[in-house]
Amino acid sequence: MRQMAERDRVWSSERRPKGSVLLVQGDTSSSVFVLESGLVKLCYETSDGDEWVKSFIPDVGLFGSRWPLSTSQENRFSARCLEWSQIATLPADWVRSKIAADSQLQATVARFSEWIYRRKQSREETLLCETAERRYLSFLTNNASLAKRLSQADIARYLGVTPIAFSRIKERVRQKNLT
Amino acid sequence: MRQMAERDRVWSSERRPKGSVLLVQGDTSSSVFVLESGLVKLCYETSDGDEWVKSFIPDVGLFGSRWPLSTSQENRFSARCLEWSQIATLPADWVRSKIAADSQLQATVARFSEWIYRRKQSREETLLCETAERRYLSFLTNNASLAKRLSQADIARYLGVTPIAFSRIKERVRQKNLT
DNA sequence: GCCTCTTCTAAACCTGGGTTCATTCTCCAC
DNA sequence: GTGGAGAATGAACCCAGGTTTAGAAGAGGC
Repeated sequence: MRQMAERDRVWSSERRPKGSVLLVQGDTSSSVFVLESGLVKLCYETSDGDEWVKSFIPDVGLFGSRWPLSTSQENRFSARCLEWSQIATLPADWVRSKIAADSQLQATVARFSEWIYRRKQSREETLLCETAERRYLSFLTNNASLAKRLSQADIARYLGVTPIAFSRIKERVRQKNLT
Repeated sequence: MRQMAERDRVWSSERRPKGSVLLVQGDTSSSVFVLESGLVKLCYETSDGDEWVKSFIPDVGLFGSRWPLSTSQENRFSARCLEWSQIATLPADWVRSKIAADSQLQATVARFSEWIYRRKQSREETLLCETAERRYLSFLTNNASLAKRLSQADIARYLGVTPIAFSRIKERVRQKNLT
């Protein structure tokens, strides 16, 4: 029961509408978010008003603007709901202290860190080595169901091109598949 | 003294010439490398023979093809010396067991993981959001001394363009600075 | 010194993607 | 149903970067 009391005191799980903003790039607020259902995008906003999608988090996931151990800085990216989403918000300090006190949790965090590191590395590789068309094709094969839930503009900004260029790429691929 | 004996048994620190290969993408060998002096590049090799530079490690650093905890897979990238380098090679299994047995070491690894994760994130951001010219300029300001030790081709492949395009970018920047 | 190998730059041409403006499509609200 | 707003596509134009080939400039080796 004391467990439940603490859960209620520090957590707050809310249902948030499509479009609601969870993190704003440049802010110094510090929370860890647990996505329980829905769809969230993490994105960078450039000084000239463009937006580029860092990653999508579908269905369930864990994200925050900074890493648990990291010294306080400003958020490097923004986060916003792309669908109605159920999201729990945890204070970063509280999470940090929980992790510090629990060696088993530390091991879990280490595994999670490694998983996410490998994903980042693979993203780096595709952005550095592959053309937009190839990135599109592998995104489709690896994330077929996710792609259906996303707007063309969001997919485009994830691939690193404008929505118009993305439309052309799709047309090109369509032509190739006909022959 | 027992410490020293083990060090001699499992480590091997060697002086390696420019051009020598430390890691080959696709291999399954598993080592952790400690760069004590010199300069190393980590790079991806694509199926059509192109090479793209993942990162440079100047002077001192730590790298391996996979992460200590990771399950055995093949190397995702290659590594090669760009200058004469002094490099210690440690068996990944041995490193892994050392870390598992030492909670203080675990904390150090966690900090290192976070540091490297933040670097990856910042690289992702530049590759996704910035033009090659902007990437060149910020690389210059942040790595002025390193840039002098690198060939144009290696810088170009790090920025994500061909050496020829890089030469044009430099020319463009030169023109702008004159006015 | 000279010769060779490598690196870097130059020029010409082509393609992919950005930009702008206009048009179609689709989904809702009413 | 109709009207309207946002999303997606189409067309025209420009520029950055890839490709190829050639030439200039360094860096060793002798």
